[in-house]
Order: sequence, then structure tokens, then C-alpha cells
Amino acid sequence: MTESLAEPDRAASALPTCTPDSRIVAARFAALSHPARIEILKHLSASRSCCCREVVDHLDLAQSTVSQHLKILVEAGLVRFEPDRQRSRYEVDHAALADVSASLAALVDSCCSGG
Amino acid sequence: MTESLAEPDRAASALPTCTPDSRIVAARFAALSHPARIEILKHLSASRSCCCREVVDHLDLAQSTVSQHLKILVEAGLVRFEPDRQRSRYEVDHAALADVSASLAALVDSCCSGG
DNA sequence: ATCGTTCATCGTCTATCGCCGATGAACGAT
DNA sequence: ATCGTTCATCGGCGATAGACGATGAACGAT
Repeated sequence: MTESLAEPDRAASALPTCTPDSRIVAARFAALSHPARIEILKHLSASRSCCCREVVDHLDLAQSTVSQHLKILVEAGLVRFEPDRQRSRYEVDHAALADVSASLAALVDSCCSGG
Repeated sequence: MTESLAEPDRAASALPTCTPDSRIVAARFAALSHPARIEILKHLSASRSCCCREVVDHLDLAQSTVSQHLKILVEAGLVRFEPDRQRSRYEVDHAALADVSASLAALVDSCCSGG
């Protein structure tokens, strides 16, 4: 029997394809894995007014595209959203961002101490 | 002519859709944006032997899939690769990982100080 | 009441991701 | 010489990302 070649019911396996923790960390990094979103984060923190339009003017992307990027950042918990009349108010969640940074620092630390 | 609707030569615009710096940082985060790759990084640092096969055993993914993930990590500069007979030797580049962490820390810092 | 502005969402299109099995090269062991 | 193991790569497939234009809702101003 070619057990080593055939899949021994991989789905039922108890091997940790990826731990829940890894999933969460990876999801946070995914939100940061696009240059436009990095740029948006920088702009949000540097600017005082944080409506979608202003980001569009600064970034040279279609309004719909920017809106989607903002949504991704909000869903990742890195940016807070507050509807304000017809403008939308976006601002960086510094604590969440610091938390992601800490996660990465912890990973680096575990990599160094583990070796 | 609906000039306001048509694109006013967006490509020729000098607006920074994304700075080179943002591109680089985003590319690094992209390599970290998958749970399997996070898991691989943790395993590489915790284990002494770092051949592809061992990661495959630990991770419950097809060998070809793991090989691709490793390649992505190597191309991102986060993992060093050294062919060793028929085994491949992979090890975490701690300095590069620390560098990414520093980049994120700098982003967090700019977000805090900028406001 | 009407118009202009801002914004989120929808539908579409293309490119890329992530997974797999299959294949062949490289190498050690018999 | 032959076989088993390890590995990278190829080709294919389904799902997702990322971009856009169009549309309609919400709101301020006239």
C-alpha cells in the first residue's frame, strides 16, 4: 500500500495546518499587505480630516477602490469608522496597530529564543 | 465630452498612488499574510533540522504546497535557503524578520507622532 | 424643490493566490 | 545498476483580490 503517497484522510488529521493564533495574526498582516493601504494609514495619521474624498485626492485611485481599501482596514480593526453627515470619518486605531506590532515582535522574539 | 467622468490621464499624474517604500513594506507583510507561513516560521525557529520534508510532516499540507510557501518566504528575504545534498536547508533570517518588525514599529510610531 | 457633493455598494473583468497531483532531477543506499 | 527518498517545478482548477464604472442614497446649499 502506498500509504506515504495516498492521502491518509488529511482533513481528519489532527495536525495543526495552522493554529487559530496564526490565522488571526496572518489576517492582520493581510490588511497591511497592500501598498495603498499602508499609504492610507500614513495619510490618516498625518492628516486631521479623514474623509474618503481626501484620501482619494491624495492617492490617485478611483473613489470606489479607496472605499474598499478603507473597508478592509476597518474590518481588520486597524481603522475606526464613524459616519458623520455625508462625510465618513476615518481614523487610525493606534492601539490596534500597536497590538499588531507587538504580535510581530513576539514572533521575532520566539524565533530568536527558540533557536 | 464627459471630461469629469473620463479619466484625466491618471497614469500621467504625479500623485503617489503608493511610494516605493510602501511597496517594499507591503511586500514583506504579504509574505507574512498566510497562516501556513506564520506556522512555518515558528517551526523553523523552534526546530533544528529545517528540511522541507520535516515541515511537510508537521504541517499537513502537500509537499508541493509547502515548497511553494518556503519559496515565497525565501523570496521575501525572511528565510535563508541552502541546498544540502538532496535535502534543502531552510533557516529563519532573524535580522530580516527583526527588520520587518522595525518597519511596522516605525509605522506605528509615525501614526502616533503624526497625529 | 433641485442640484452638487460625498460615499457605499454592486457587477464585471483580469490577475494572482493557494491548493493539488504528477513529473523528473539529484542523491544515498543496496 | 537499481531503487527509494527528497525536492522543485509544471499545469490545472477554483477562489479571491484588486481595479474600475455605474448607481442610488444621504446630505448641504441654492
